[in-house]
Amino acid sequence: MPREIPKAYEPQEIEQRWARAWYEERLYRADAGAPGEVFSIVIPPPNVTGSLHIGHMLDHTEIDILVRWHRMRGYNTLYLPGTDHAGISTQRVVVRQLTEKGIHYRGLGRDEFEKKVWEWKAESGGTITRQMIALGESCDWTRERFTMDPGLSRAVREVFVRLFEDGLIYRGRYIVNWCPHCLTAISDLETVHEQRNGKLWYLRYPVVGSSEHLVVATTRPETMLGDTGIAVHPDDERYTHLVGRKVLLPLMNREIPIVADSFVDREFGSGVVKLTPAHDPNDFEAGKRHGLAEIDVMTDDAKMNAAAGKYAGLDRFEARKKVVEDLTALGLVERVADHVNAVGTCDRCKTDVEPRLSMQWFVKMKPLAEPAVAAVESGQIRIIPENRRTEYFEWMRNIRDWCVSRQLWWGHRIPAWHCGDCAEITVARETPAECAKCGSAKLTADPDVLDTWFSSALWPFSTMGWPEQTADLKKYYPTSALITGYDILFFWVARMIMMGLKFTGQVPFRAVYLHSLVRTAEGAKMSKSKGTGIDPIDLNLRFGTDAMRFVLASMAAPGTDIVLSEDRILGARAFANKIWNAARFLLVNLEKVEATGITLEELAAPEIRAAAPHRRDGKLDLAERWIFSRLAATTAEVNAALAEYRFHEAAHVVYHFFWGDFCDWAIEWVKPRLTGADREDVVVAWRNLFAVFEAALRLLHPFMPFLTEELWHRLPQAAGARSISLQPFPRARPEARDLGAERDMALLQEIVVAARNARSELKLDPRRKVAAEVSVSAPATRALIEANLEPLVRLASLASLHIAPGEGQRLDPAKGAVRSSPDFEICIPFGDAIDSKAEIAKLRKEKERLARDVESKTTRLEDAAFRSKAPGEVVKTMEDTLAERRVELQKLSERLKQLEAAPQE
RNA sequence: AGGCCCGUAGCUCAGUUGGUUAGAGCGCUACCUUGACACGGUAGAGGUCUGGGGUUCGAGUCCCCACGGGCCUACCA
Repeated sequence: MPREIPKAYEPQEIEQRWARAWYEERLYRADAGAPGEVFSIVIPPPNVTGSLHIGHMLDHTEIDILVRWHRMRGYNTLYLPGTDHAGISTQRVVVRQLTEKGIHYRGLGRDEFEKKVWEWKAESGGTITRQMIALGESCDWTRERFTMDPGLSRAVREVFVRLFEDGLIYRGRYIVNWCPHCLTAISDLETVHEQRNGKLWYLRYPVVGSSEHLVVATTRPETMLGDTGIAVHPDDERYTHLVGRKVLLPLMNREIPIVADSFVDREFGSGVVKLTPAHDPNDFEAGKRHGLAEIDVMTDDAKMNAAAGKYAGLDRFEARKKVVEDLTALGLVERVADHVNAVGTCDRCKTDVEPRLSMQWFVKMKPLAEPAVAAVESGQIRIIPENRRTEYFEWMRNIRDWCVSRQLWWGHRIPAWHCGDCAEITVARETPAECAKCGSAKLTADPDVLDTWFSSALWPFSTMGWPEQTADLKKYYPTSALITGYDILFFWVARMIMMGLKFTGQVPFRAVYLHSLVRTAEGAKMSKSKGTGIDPIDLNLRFGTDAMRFVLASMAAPGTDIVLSEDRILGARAFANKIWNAARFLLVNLEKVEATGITLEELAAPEIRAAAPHRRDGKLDLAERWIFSRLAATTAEVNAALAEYRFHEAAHVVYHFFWGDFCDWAIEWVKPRLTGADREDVVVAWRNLFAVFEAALRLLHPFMPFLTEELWHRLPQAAGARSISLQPFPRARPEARDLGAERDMALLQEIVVAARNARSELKLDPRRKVAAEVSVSAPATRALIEANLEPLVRLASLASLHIAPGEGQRLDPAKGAVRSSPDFEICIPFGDAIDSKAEIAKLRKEKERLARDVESKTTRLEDAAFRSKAPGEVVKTMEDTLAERRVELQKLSERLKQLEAAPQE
């Protein structure tokens, strides 16, 4: 490794180099035969047509942090990547491509089209996986899966057939959500409801054999062409006399019955509902109850068909206009009101969904949902954050059957064959030669494919080779956790749980962590179509992937959405740069040491680092005891935070340790020793510093893999050392905790800060070193200061620090600015210009604050109820604190009095 | 309609079981180009936790109400 190290961290080249190396060396290949406790995660499969967006970046950052953390802690770790085949999206992409070449896909035929899709996949379907590789995600790329792979396809067929055999799959004519643009049925979940300002038309239908009219209210007048009845509430006295009679459907001149049905809301509109069983789910149900005809008045692309009479050929929205016009001309529109309603739109293409009667395949969900509810209730699966459980239960308990057939050419073909002779359906794992019922060979394969999510639901086990009992399945299933966005809870989390339980008898994962959404600076949901999405690749290039990972992790508080701003990213980039420069400090200073004949290998070889902390004459310097203690504490905190998916907390403690403890204090404290004259001390100081630094890199590695890998390799390593990611995570060594050292160090830091503060208030020239005086309240503090005089003087920019004799001595506020604590007082002598006014103002403010605090505590402690009811510990703490504060207040008041009495300048 | 979440420093957000003087990052102010780092250093200003009521010895934290914002589910035409 080159000793030259640039002044600022430039991530681009470094990230590229390591990403490639990790991938090419297959560094993260899992070994199902290896021992060890297992940690496994399957990626929530991204859409194969997609490219990485900021939501993936967050998701994958969290996954990769957990994966790297576990791997370093010795778990047998698997992170399995892959993509799903995204039926509708992919078909659309390829159809468009063909159209651009002047080819109509229907003309190609199904087989030929499928070939084209595979060609497209080979060429362009790898965007997101390439991006993941570039991001350095520690996946096992040898196990990459795709939902249309032969193995996974086999799992899909197996599941379909078994569900069918268990009576959980049926086929029938029902109202489904139909997308007239994608030309397929879609499920309820793929139908997104949107609030619209629409109209409510009140239409007059003449009652046959009477001069009366019945007024119906509708939001979709064009569907009246398919009306086959109208309904009123059975108890609605306004209309009881008309039940059983007929109305003459205007425009169509069709007589349709008036029926009574309690589903009608008397309060809404006129209390009369037109019934269009082929275009509305409620009407469909009502139609069944009353034996009404089902007249489909539209084509599959939502134009009016022959059943719509003279409106045939019109688009549904044109037809609406025309129908209203014609009815108006006939005087049959009583009135029009504004009306807000929820319109279903296609999740993929945003076209208004048409509820449409058609023959589809469905999965019965209730029997699958029950065990899935139980698994979460019993805690076999943990959902984090917990409040999402409510949503899960709510949805699961009201679950509706799942329409799984799609009228597409790209996807898993439904394994069903229709007999040309007896019309029976044969469902089978392998293409049957003859009809299961009549033996006829006139079989036609069902044209439909399955919903993409059907295969996604099997992902946790289909990727591991199920239905074979493979070594992977035995070792890595159930997986440890599923990390995904809360918006996807029902799409696959719930379905994976149902399918996992049904087909493996086990939960698919032991925990579900649902992270938040990344929002724009305005707090809006990012949207590709609105152009408000952030391209993470672009940000990674500009600021570094590590910085992006870190900022996402540090903002990823469970249950809170992330508002990403450039300022925050800059902060993370600065952190990366800080670490880089800490390394730079070590490496450039080392040259000076090497000049004396000490080698880097002697100071920082792996076995040397492993033997830390190193002692001098059996003793360890206070600052060293302290930093090793902080390291152990920080490690414990990181472990605890990550175990609970508290990424933001983990990121925060690492940040504070590295910057606040290590850079600000540990390095500063030790500086002179590193180039001192005492050879043995130099060696010990360096060894300890390197040991802490290297451990800190490992601590940080899950969050910032590239930077830490690069710096780790710049340290001397054993021959053949491959990667920091394969090194053990720091241990939380309780024996390294040294509360005494932490307390002592805190006291010394307090002295330094007090001195700096006094200097700053006095507006002393920062370069001017002054002789300061300190007094102590206890002999131990004196010893502590004496033992650490050099760093104290240096870090507080003093010329000297004189320790006043005895204990509890008050320093003279006339001589300089005095700062105090219960343990010490320090006096920084006034400079040439004495600004006693500022000093007085400062002290007054401080006094007020203290006085307020003393007063409130006094009141609390005088309260008999508090003393009797609060825990003794709390009372005791408050008493101690109050005593200290009183002394402080007393000191402060005296100082203030003296200053105020002195002549003002 | 039902359910969930949020409202804490100028901004974006932490604050696990209620318990000392409520934290961070960025921004801001002053000073510092000190030989790791100006993507830096040092010091500092700045919130009484949306409002009201309640429980409690004690509430940012628990309960109720109001206001403001967001999200999800739902077949009211």
